Amino acid sequence: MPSVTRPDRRPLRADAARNRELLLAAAADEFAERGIDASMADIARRAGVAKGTVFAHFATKEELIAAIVGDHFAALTAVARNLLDSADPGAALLEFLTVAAGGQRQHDLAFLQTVAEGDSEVTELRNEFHASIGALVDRARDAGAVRADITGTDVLLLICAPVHAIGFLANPEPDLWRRYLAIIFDGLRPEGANPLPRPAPSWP
Amino acid sequence: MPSVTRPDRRPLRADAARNRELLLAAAADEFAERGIDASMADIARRAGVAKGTVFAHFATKEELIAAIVGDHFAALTAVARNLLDSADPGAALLEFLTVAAGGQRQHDLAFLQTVAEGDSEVTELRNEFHASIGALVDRARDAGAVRADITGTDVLLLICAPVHAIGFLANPEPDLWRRYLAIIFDGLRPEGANPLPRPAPSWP
DNA sequence: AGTCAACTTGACCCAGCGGTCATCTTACGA
DNA sequence: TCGTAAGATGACCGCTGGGTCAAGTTGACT
Repeated sequence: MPSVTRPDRRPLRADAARNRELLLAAAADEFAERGIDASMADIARRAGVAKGTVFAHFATKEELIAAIVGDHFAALTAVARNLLDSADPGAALLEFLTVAAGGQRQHDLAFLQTVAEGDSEVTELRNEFHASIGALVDRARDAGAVRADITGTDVLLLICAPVHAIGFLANPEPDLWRRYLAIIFDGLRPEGANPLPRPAPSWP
Repeated sequence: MPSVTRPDRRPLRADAARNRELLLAAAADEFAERGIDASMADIARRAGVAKGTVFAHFATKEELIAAIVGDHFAALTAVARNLLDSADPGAALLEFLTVAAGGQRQHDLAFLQTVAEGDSEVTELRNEFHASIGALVDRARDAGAVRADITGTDVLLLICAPVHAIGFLANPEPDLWRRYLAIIFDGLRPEGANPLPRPAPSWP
């Protein structure tokens, strides 16, 4: 559970800082279990604080989601940057996707990202995330580990696919997503790749 | 827009039958645009009927969703069965996936399926759908068009992935999903396939 | 210890949702 | 053309969920 910083803000009082962490953790759990339907009241209960405290920290539900998504992006950006030093660029990309998918839970977190779209800080973190994936993909492509017509944006869009796929099953084995990650990753391999029917999208 | 039948029920009066069609079409549009948040009132307005009429046809929101999902499964089952005669089993599977993905809209319809899980008629249709995909995949595998370790269930779980992937983009080109379908389909090709880390799931 | 701003609390508000039903309208067989 | 059962209507209900706020509590600094 990464400690969350609030850039350029006066430091919080000790109890407030603790509650903020509890809230973010409880919210992440609740969203993972119940999807977007998780209520602010349930999150408060899970964190062991009153409902009003949630809104003292996050003015709206959107703001709370933005904080979670921002943390998520920041953490994955750090992972991607660390893997840039790896000796095997193909394995590094696969490792990154494994960490990214493994960090999601029962519900995939894609929907949270779309809710947080308006937040400028999240946009900033998302752009850094995008760039760090791009670097990872470029290295893998240069090494011939993935097909030439794949971009970082493609990989970004496919991150949630493995977890999303197993969402249809009522009680999936917890790491069944690895199977679908492997299939999708095999879709990126260069051997005998078929040309793609549409050009890569630009972002945003 | 496939005409919807209601098996073993007394035929509807002309106006009621028409309204039922209007409602199903309006609901499909509304769910496609707004996801699960589409409200019964909005669906009624879009169909040009009063709110009470919606509940006269579908006792609950779940029942309405089940009707939509059931239609969807039935239509795709018919497509899959037609393609079983195709001369090229690999192309037939790709064609099926293209039709299945193309039939979805802005929001992927995966979430509707999970809501409709309790309905026994939908379960029946889903099982037929599953079986028809299985037959398509078996033929493709026998022909060497897809890797040996892929099952019909795998393909079923991956149907929504291409549309889901482009959901991150604010204004995706309408058929960008074809790019991600091509990548995922390439993940199924036999040439140089890497062994999959987890066994195929059973269903359900 | 005393002070006070920072923080927490939970009762409260209200909009919007799914769902109901008494009443009105209409398709259709005779 | 008419009688009537099937269907349409929209005001209404209870509830849930996001969000507010005046009053109470507490961490931190002197």
